[in-house]
Amino acid sequence: MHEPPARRPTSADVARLSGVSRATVSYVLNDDPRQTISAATRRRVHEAAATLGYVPSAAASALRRGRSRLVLLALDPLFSGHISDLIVEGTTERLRREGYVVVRHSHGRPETIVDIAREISAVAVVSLTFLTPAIRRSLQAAGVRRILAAAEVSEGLQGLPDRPWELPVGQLQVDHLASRGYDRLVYALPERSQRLPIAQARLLGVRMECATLGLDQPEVVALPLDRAVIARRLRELSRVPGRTAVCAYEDQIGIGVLGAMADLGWRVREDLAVIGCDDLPVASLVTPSLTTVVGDAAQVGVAAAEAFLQLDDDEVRTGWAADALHYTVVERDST
Amino acid sequence: MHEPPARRPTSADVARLSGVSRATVSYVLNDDPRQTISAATRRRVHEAAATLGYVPSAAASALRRGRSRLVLLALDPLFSGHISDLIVEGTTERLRREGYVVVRHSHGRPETIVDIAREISAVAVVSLTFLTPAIRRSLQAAGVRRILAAAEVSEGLQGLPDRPWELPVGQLQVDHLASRGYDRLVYALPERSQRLPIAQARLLGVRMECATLGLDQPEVVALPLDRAVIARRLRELSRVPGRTAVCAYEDQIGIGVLGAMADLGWRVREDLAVIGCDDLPVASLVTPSLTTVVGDAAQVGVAAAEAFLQLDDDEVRTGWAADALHYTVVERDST
DNA sequence: CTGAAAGCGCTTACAG
DNA sequence: CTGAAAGCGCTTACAG
Repeated sequence: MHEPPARRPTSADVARLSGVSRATVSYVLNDDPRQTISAATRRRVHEAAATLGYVPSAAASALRRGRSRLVLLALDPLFSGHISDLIVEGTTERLRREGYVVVRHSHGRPETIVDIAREISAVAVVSLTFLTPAIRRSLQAAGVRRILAAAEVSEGLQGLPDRPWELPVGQLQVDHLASRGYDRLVYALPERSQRLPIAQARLLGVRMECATLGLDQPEVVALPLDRAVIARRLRELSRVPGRTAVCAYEDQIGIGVLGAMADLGWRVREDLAVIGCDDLPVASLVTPSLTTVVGDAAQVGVAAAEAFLQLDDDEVRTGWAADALHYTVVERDST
Repeated sequence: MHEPPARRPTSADVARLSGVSRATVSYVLNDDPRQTISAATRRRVHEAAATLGYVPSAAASALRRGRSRLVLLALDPLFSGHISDLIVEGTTERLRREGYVVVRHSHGRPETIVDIAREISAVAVVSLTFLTPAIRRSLQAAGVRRILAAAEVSEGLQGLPDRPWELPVGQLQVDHLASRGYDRLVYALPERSQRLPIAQARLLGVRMECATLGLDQPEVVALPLDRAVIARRLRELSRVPGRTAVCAYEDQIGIGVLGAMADLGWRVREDLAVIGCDDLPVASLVTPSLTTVVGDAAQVGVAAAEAFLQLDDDEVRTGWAADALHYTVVERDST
């Protein structure tokens, strides 16, 4: 049993104990391919390192190398926990195999990305959030060498950025409903949610597909996660009943609509059909079960990693997300 | 508009442009209270830094200071997304006010905590995962100065670590059900879940409370998130119907039980009552709505932060979590 | 109030 | 194959 040293051991300690120079220690421990070191020496170094419990200082090696191995994965706080976990896992696993270490961050204001990136000396940022040019510049000033962002928005831009990768959600919802004979649509946005921009992008997809198919544009309603309030709003709708369906921008609201319908005594499908998005685990468990649209989140994570690996130093890439997502409809009892 | 410099500016560049020494730049930028610097000088330094887009190198300052400002928050992957987000937010917000930067990590094997802590040069680790003595020692060898862990488990320990903070969940479930007249209990564990240890700690709470109240011990069943399978398992139960209730270890399984009951044509409460845990947003939206137990997750996050702030350098604290959690029952239609 | 200088721990040309 | 030495960018006694 070795007593923990008062001071953290350095490569000099390892060199001393193994009887070689610090350079050799570094060569051995980093497996430098340009050096040929005898097996005996390697073993001595490894043994000394193990004996001392030597752990290289990441700060020192980042300082000397001029870069770290850290990739900051900045997630839109709009991504829900379930989906976001799948994305993080996909990216982390893929990049780990290339020797990177991935750290997640998903706090409120995008400016905090800069603080974190700087503090951890991130060599790269993969963002599933929008970056403004100002934030991108700050990141580069903070030494981030590669940046991959879902999209970049000009500060001056009026209105909503389009999130083109969300459009297929709305399109698939409409296609599915139309094929089941529902041609009068209600679109359920969230009430007071940070995720409103996502919901509106999906709504845009719905609008586009209604136009394509020659359907009337949807009636739009904002719903909280409160079944009493949802019931009240449903009663005020002008389009119910009759071949009518609610497109919920995500499953929880869809489940809320189903709950409110139960309270109102409305029949599912006959009075109102419902489709959600995300395929939360509970979507299949509720009664009636919820038809929904699901994207391959883990695939998004991997796609982010792949796009990142293509990047050269000091390269910024934007708008990769559009091609990465593939959605499908999961048909259940609510449609 | 300034062209981005080919090279990242350093404090020497700022010193040159503002006509002072690098020491003065450091004093000004770090607001060193032991120095008195004229307002004019301060302004010149700040202006030069802004002009150059100077961002201090975190690697260099960590190397020189011997420590970073980074706290690694290691979360048990067992924490679900929703709960874990609340915890992270609580901790991050509290520690940010003290000048720390909090980064989350929640990958599978606890050993990866060491890799991340080392790579980001974390000054501290706050863990909601169990730490083994070996991992704790590795963290300290990697330069982590403060460690706060929910609990520490010896490698040699047989059986499950008790997670004492989970016990009240089971106790509250039983208390609530008993007070409603349900005295025959079924405990629903997850089938094939990483979260099984949590479920078993909650089950232990149920067992203890049953003993305290003089109830029969629960019948235990493992359920997947698949309503057909759940229905099959429910039919095989020996204790249904009659003043019987299912304690689900968490809400999703509870919702699955309700779904399976609908498929079986069983009446809620009369044939079987259900209580969950976590109070997921959908728990109130499903039909029938799900009674559940909820802990104050944000408070856990804050409690972790507070406990951390009490720590001295090179101090390790374990077992703080037990007192931090407060649970309550949210009563709905399923009981 | 300011500046010259040391040193944090590492990596890597370069000279043997 | 190995080692002496420079230097990454910062902070901080210390001497003015």
